[in-house]
Amino acid sequence: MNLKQLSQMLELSQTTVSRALNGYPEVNEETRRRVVDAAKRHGYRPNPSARRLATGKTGMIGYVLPTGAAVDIDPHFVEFLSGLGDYARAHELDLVLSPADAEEQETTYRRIVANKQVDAVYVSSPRPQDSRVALLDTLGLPFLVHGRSDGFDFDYPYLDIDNEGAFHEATRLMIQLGHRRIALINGDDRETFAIHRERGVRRALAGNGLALPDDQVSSTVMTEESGYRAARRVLEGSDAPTAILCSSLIMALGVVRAVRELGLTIPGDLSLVAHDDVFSWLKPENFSVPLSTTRSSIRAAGARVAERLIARLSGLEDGARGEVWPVDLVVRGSIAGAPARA
Amino acid sequence: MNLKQLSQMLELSQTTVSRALNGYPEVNEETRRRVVDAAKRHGYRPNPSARRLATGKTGMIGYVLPTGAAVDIDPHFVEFLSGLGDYARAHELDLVLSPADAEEQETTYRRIVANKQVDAVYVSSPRPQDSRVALLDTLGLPFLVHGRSDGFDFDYPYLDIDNEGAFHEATRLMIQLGHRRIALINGDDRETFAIHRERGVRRALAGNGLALPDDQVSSTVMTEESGYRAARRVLEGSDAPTAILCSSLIMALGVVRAVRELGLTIPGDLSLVAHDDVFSWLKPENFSVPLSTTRSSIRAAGARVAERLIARLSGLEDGARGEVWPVDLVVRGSIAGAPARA
DNA sequence: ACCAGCATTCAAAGCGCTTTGGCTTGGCGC
DNA sequence: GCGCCAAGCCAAAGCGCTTTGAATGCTGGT
Repeated sequence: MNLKQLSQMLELSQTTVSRALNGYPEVNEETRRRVVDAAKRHGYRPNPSARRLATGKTGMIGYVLPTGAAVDIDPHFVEFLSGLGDYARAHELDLVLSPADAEEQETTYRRIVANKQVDAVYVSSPRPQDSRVALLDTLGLPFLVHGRSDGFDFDYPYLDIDNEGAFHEATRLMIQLGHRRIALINGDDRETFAIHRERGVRRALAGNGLALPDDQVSSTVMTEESGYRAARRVLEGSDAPTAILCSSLIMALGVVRAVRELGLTIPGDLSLVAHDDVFSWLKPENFSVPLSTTRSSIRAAGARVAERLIARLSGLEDGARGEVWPVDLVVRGSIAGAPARA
Repeated sequence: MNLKQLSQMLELSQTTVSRALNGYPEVNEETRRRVVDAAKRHGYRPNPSARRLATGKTGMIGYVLPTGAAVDIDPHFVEFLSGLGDYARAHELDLVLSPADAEEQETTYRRIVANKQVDAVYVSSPRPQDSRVALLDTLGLPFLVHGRSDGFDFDYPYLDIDNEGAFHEATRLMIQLGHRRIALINGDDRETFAIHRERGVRRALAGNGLALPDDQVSSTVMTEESGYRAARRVLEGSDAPTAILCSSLIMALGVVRAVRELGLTIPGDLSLVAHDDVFSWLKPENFSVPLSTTRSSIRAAGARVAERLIARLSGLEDGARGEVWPVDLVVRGSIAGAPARA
């Protein structure tokens, strides 16, 4: 059933039927009712391809997926997606994943825009002065950043968590517990979140006359293995830390393994705090010693991103509002007062 | 630049230009060259929306994403996606994720078909007689199943790994090492892969006059926590197993935790084998005791699914070919001969 | 009685591509 | 010299929707 048939059936023009269905005001309410009613009865659904050609609107949001043999999609992505999908579902909003060479995403963004493939996109894992943000800004495609990209002289809409605040707070707690030598096992420091976390740590330390020596911070891809390596390195160093802050639960697994191998104990010899994005398949309370965490549901963020994106598309949100979520600090068994200096 | 402009520029009809570009035979080779050349020079790209309306082809493949507050997307999904995306990228093929209520996916599939939103879909985590497979078959939308759905009287195309063979082999090895009491910590046994794995274990045991008591198998969602719980349960039982087969690395983490808590050792008291889908962020060789695994890259499967889907769309593959990959059995330190009976 | 103005409705023109059905050629066989 | 056929091109008709510009019928003001 298409518009033509429906309009003939109602003995109305396609114009009127189309307008009635799309809520235009210049249609008699009585007529509108008839139309809406008939449409429902006959299960009429406007053909999206046709609508798309006519309007340029697709009813889809996009995401450029960085790929490549050496590129691993972050497992956080899937959790984010759960939230996004969960919200988008209610709006029959689909998500288009456009795979792109991780090193050359610009072409893909341009293609998406030129082809009008989506109404908006979201961007994740941004870096300072992220080229994607700049590009999207000039291309004029509506977008929302999950995270933040510092260093622009224009505003853009984003949703981020207070990474700096979270790590500042966690560090402050460590200091109050008497820790003086604190190490940071962070994510890739080309990304903003890692930079913010490090900044939070440094600020808290500086506020207490302490510093974060370069050899006490590691910034790498967030795998179990790199967590392990970083932990071994600092713990076997001459001035081993008594507390470690860690950017992910997965890395924390590696840290725990290193600690165990070295015959140390948590929290006796080492206090450990990690950031928890909230996975159902790995929970901090289930670590051999329950892990203290800075916690923020990345899934909730996904849902919120979908919500805001939809709001933008329907004109309910405009401007370039940045939204920053506070982060919980959840204390569990993995932290304790600093051990007496050996 | 659109077709009309391009054809005027070339002083040819739109028909001819269109045909030249799409490789139709009734065009003079000389003319075709001119056209192709001009198109490239002016960067002409056919408008996908228009083409889509005219042909019904979208150049996209779809995936119905089950969502819901209680639904967790499997972290395996992201790894699969890496492979899929990596392959699809070269073909400028996008992936459309249509979120659906996990309990009510049929509506979404129907919508996708009615709206001609994608050219094909893939289905994952199939169950026996999976309703999605039956539905797609009747709807006539090209599809490919990642995994298998047993119990149909018709054939359909799929790509699966030899789950039964893998677990059969692993079990056989355990038996040869003298193990007699073997437990299985499996995934949700409503899904085919879990059923096949259990079958593999039972077959190997039966082949040696052994059995798999019901209380030695657990079939749950694959989280660290459920791995832990299942392991505690069997290990604290009256007839504790000396070997455990586990369906995922993440569950294996929980198993290892349970073993440690109980003061047991691997492989001294317990041999452990787990299935490894190959993640970059958690590797079996990095377990405190390197984990023996049945290994199959889910990422490679993603790439292959993309490859086959593309082949089907371009008519290079037809029929309902099922493809089953063998699984590696990788022996590491976590297995040993069965301990002398206590 | 006449006209501006509003509320409704409509025919037709896109949107940019593919595809059907025909219309020229020029070369060939006879 | 004529008919036929294949090669090569084209005009125009979709695909199914939105939107422009215009027409119609009424109402109220003068």
